[in-house]
Amino acid sequence: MVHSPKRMIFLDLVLSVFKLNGLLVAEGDAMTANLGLSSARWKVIGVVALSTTGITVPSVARVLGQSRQAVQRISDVMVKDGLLSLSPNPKHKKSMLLFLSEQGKQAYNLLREEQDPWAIHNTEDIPLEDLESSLRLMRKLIQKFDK
Amino acid sequence: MVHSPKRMIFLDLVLSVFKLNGLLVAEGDAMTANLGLSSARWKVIGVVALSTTGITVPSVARVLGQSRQAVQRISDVMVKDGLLSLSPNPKHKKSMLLFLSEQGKQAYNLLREEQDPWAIHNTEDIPLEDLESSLRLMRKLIQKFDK
DNA sequence: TCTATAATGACAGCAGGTTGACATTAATTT
DNA sequence: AAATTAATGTCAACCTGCTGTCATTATAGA
Repeated sequence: MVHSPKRMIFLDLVLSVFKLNGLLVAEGDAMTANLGLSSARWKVIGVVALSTTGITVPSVARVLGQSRQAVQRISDVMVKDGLLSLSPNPKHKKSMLLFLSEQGKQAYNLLREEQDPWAIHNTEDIPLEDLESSLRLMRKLIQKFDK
Repeated sequence: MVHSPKRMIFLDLVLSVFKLNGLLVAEGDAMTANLGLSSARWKVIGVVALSTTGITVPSVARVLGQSRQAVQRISDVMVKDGLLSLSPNPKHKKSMLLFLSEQGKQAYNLLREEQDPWAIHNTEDIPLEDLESSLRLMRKLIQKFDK
């Protein structure tokens, strides 16, 4: 069989992404445990927070790479729980825009207070260029597989 | 607020890992749809296939970064379905060793027939060094967050 | 060796992600 | 403008992951 180190390295990389994904979710859960947030919730909050003009459920799903139904369900509950608020969407009669409610903003701020030091601490021994080049590769792969 | 590009790049990287994880699971599902495998199953098959001397359920869980209960459940079903077989573990009375059954080996071979060209094709425009450096970074992060 | 700790299997409850289907609204095409 | 296609919300069924718990087996320490 033809040796293809690149193929094997790539498959190792895929396995690493699987594992790192799980560990990052666990890290986020640990950071937000005292805030009563679950991974599904802080992911949505994180995406909505980045949007200044509101964002629809399917858009959040696209950013996260999840099904719109999953995001719809969790965001419905989050609206009910007061973490998110809805505003009419001038572009679409049915598809409302999600915003962080006051309570959601508070949760996001508390999250940031833990996340920022966490991010800084865990990248102390990693050169910026390494992070950038890996990010470029991740995005290149995402582009390949998205759609 | 202090600008910290490194922190922001890192958070972008985290989001990319989340999204790429989902896309890679979808890719795997598409590759194995005709084999009747789910992502939970081909992940386990992939890990068991790498082990020549058998591997326990908790070990598979550690490789995948999942809970042992999740792997236990799916592998129990896979044994019942004839994809995996069990052998006594000389090192542990209760914890049996998982192997690929004949049917499991067939499934793995069919998977490889799709996965190998897939891996080669999707890395055509990516230098080996880029894959290696990203793999190193992923592993460094995994080490940070694993236990 | 004896004891304390860790690892494992089994079971249950819960959260959340996926797919499929259908109706409604938007966008595109003709 | 009409017709077709795409996007969205909603509902449901299913799968799978996580946590917690308890009993059993291994391992490590005194």
